Amino acid sequence: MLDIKLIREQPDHVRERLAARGAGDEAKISEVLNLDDQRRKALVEVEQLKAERNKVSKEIGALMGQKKLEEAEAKKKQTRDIGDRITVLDKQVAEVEAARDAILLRLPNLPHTKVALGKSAAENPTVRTWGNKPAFSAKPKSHVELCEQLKLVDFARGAKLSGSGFLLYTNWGARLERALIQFLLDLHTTEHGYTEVAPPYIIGRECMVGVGQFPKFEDQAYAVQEGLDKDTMGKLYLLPTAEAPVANIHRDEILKETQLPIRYCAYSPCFRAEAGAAGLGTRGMIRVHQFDKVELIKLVKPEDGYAELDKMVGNAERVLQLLGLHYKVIQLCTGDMGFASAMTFDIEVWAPGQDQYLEVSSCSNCEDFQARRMNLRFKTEAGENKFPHILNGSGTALARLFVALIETHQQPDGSIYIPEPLRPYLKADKIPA
RNA sequence: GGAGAGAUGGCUGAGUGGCCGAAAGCGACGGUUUGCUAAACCGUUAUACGGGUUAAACCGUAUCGGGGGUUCGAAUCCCCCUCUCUCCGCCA
Repeated sequence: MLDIKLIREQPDHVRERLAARGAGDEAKISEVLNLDDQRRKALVEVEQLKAERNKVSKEIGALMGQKKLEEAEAKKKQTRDIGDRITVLDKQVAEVEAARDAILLRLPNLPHTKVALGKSAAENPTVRTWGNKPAFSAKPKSHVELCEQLKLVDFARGAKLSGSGFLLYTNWGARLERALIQFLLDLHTTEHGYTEVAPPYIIGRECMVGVGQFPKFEDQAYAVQEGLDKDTMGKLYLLPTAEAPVANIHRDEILKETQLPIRYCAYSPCFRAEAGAAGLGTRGMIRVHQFDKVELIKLVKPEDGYAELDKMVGNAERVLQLLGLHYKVIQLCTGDMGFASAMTFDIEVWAPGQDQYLEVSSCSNCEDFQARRMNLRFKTEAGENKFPHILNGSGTALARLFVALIETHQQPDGSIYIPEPLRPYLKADKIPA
């Protein structure tokens, strides 16, 4: 959520930054200002009335104590009217405030001024690349072909169980998935300084609002109903990413400055309705309704936000380096960034069988946008309460990593080469043909 | 799912209609004393919103799990919800 004070004090700056996203949100600022102005005017009035009522009520108390009952009764009558007007004005304030906040909750974060201007993914600048596209003597196979030949994933039966977009990993496929999860968690906890947490997979609505998924993207989530009780709908959701629960761990808290930075990593499956992505577009594992992911979350002091973002990107890159996978890091331009983010770097790994790069990580600094929504603050040494920067990044998404790994390391004999760092986890140096 | 108990400031815990934004203790912070440490003593110690100010000072409003009600006035009375604990049932 944007700071209402910032909107009040620098409306043109806010409009300009929103306009950079190219979604037309800057048009809503006038209405926010108008509602905010109405709210404050009504608030001043109602607070004056309340002050008056409090004053008279105290006098009544004093009179009652002195047994001057008649005078007390007279004053009671006087304040009854004030009470009625307060009720009306209170309601008015609440309504205007709700209207204002409904807009504020749907306004995206302001892009950092250093983010490249652009309209779409086509304008995302590449920051760097690592490694090279591997050479193959024959045309490399797609992961779909490899999975079927090596029986790593049973696509047909996955769909039988849960519909299209759901995967049934089998045998070496299941073991590889599990090995990757373990490898990633160990890497981030033992080498990158993250504290592992294991969050619930079904999460409350507030978590979704806190990270900015809701209210704007409610159509993308799987909602959960408890048994046959339809009243429970709208309360719990399958998590779309571990970011949602983990970033909310300290919601409504005031942390001590010395607690920062907090760095969490978490494995979770991720559930995405992908509404509007008809047929998911791609065959195989690239766009599915459920996938595994190891997520990185940081809560840091504002002045450390961007240094920590760079480190986080580096932590995700390390995964691909250890697995010997070629990738590039791109910065998302203003028009391509996510709702809550002020700056985002994506890591795209090369998938030879697809002849394309796949997004396996997206690292963002949301600055204080999410902290504000979830009322998460820290107290500085000077005793001031401030909102921390909240960062999230994939470290990394699994299904696509799986794809890149088997497509990159497929061997002429039909087996899959397993990179050294992963072998202790899979307890094998290759997946046999 | 059934029965009961509870939720108060950083923590413990008092408070059953006005003198309560809230006793007391602990902790923390500042100071005095002190060879050092400890102890003792004094003081300070929530948050948000709004007004005000160059900025402060200052003023007001709200907040005792959340929401609603009664009342001139609610931490306190009534209703609903959430969560925690204990016992029973069921269960991986």
